[in-house]
Amino acid sequence: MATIYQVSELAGVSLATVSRVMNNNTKVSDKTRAKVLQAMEELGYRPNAIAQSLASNRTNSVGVLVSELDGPFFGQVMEGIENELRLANKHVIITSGHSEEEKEKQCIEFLISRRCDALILQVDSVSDEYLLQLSTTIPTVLINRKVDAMAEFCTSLDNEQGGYLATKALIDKGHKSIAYIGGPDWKADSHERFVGHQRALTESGIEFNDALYFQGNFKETDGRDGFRQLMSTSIRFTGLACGNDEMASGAMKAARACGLVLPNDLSVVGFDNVTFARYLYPELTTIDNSAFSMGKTAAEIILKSVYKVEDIDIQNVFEPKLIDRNSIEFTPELK
Amino acid sequence: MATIYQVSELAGVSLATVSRVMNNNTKVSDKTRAKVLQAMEELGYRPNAIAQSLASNRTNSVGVLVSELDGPFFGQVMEGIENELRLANKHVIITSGHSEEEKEKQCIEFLISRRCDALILQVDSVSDEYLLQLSTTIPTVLINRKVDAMAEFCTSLDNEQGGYLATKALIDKGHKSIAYIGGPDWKADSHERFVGHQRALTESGIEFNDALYFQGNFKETDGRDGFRQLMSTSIRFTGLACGNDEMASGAMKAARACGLVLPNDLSVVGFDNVTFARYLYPELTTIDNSAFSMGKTAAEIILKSVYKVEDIDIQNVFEPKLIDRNSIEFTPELK
DNA sequence: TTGTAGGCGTTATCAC
DNA sequence: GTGATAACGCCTACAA
Repeated sequence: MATIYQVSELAGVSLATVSRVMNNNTKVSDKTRAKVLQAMEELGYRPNAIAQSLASNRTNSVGVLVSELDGPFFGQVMEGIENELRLANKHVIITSGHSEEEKEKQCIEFLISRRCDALILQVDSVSDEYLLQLSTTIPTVLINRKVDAMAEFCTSLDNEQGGYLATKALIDKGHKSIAYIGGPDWKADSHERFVGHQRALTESGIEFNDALYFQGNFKETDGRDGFRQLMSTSIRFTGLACGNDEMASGAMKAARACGLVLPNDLSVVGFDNVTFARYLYPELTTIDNSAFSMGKTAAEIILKSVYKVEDIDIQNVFEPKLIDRNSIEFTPELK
Repeated sequence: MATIYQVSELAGVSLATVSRVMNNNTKVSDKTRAKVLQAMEELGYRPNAIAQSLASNRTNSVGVLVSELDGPFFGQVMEGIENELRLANKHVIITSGHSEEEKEKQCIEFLISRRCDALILQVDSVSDEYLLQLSTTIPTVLINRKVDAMAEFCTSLDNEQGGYLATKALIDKGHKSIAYIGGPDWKADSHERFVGHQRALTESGIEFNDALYFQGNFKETDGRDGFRQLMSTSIRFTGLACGNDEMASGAMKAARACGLVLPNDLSVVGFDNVTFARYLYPELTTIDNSAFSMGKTAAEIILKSVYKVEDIDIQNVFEPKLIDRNSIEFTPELK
């Protein structure tokens, strides 16, 4: 593979000059530039990014760590990141930590030794303090997580508002007895969604009933288990809000298994607007989590703060919105 | 960030020795090794992968190009690749080409200039010749595609057999009038699936009827359109095989919209066993495409051929298998 | 077993 | 404008 040296020889100029035309840095006469370009063309020259990195102390790469590569959420985030970064000629190194603290830390070490210019992390296992400490070593932006001391480097959703909107959608269709299957309460996002749910209830004068609440772990099976548990009490409900779409899907299956017809007998609302939400039957009404936007924004934050690209407006917190599909029906008479 | 030089100073040895303990290369006395390790620890030394690459002419990175980052197929492939490679301490640089020839070529250029040690490509737009040519420049392995001249560097599924199995599953439940919604016939995989479909028919003495065939483009909307078109003819069918799961989903929705009850009035079988297949209603019976395995295998091929890892058995062609769920019912009497 | 020194392909700082 | 030349941080013969 041709090097800058061979190009300089063929063009009859010095190394430095070749380097200059590559980087459009200092002014180079048009004539010289043409000669160099010509030589590059002839040799099929491709700059060696590695050597550039070593010399310039810039790798033009950003490391990404996500929990799962094949989760429905991740793909959208990734797409948002990659699109944005590629336009700026940066590249993405990707790892996944599977929500295990040790693995996550290992991945981060790995990315650092690769001399990434910055990190984009979507992690739950690692502590706020660790992240804060890390961010003093290398520019770090967080996906779907908010650490106050580094707020400008976080992207997140207003989960409380999302939880509110979801339940509100049910209430607006006349539902008064509404169950909730949530994620783990120690996770900030699921906790907030749950709080939003309660706010919607309160606002409409509906009393929160603990028997209508089930805490799951965001898996489809938790939706199923939650639904069964909810049904096992004597309290009837016509609406069901879920902490995410997976659990909604599980609950819907379980409901049908109980002989319910959806959405007539039970209205369901999810959260995240994951890709498969519109493949469900009935198509799931849910809350858009703007995964793509978060990925895009994370990339923009880095473009702006690390690569000094101007004219970028950053929006750190996203407003959830209701994606209205077919899983909510007007409430039937309570039987 | 500490360099090898500082480590050598603190440890009171030479650069070379430090380098040696890092690479476990030549023998180093235990005493020296301990001193060096100690010094590294103290300084929080992290090897600079960039400098290592430049010096050793090895980046330990493999470039991956896929069509879409957020497709349901991709995540699994990616997970297979990353898992395998990370264990070997290689890393993954990722790009997406969106099925546009120009973009795909750009991505490849990009990965090459990044001096990846090898490439893993999942592409349709680019020609066999181009890939063949490319593989003379850099080790290249193909996902879900077979180019004869580089067969050992391809991973693929026996699509014909898959198409056969899908339709066979329908036939086994008594269906005799079976429609087919396929992908574009110029794509090798969808063509083969279609051929398999026809083989199953022929084998059972069922004549292929062109009016029961619709050619789509693998999108959900094509499934919908295909179903409508199929219904618009006067020929009735009780079974429907689709070229992929997306189209199956579209067709199922369209069928319900026509008032059919699934799977009683219509049995459907998909292809790919995409993540959301089990979220569909009824849960989709389909053909497993072993996306994860293909990714894993692609990584193994590279580990073996580029990084000289021993003891790896490679299986280039995967056998499809039926994932039996709930979307196929025994045939009703033809009305 | 350990040290010396040249090289990997660029960038960047000087001079001219 | 252009050309030497010293970094950048590490690897690897070759010597010792």
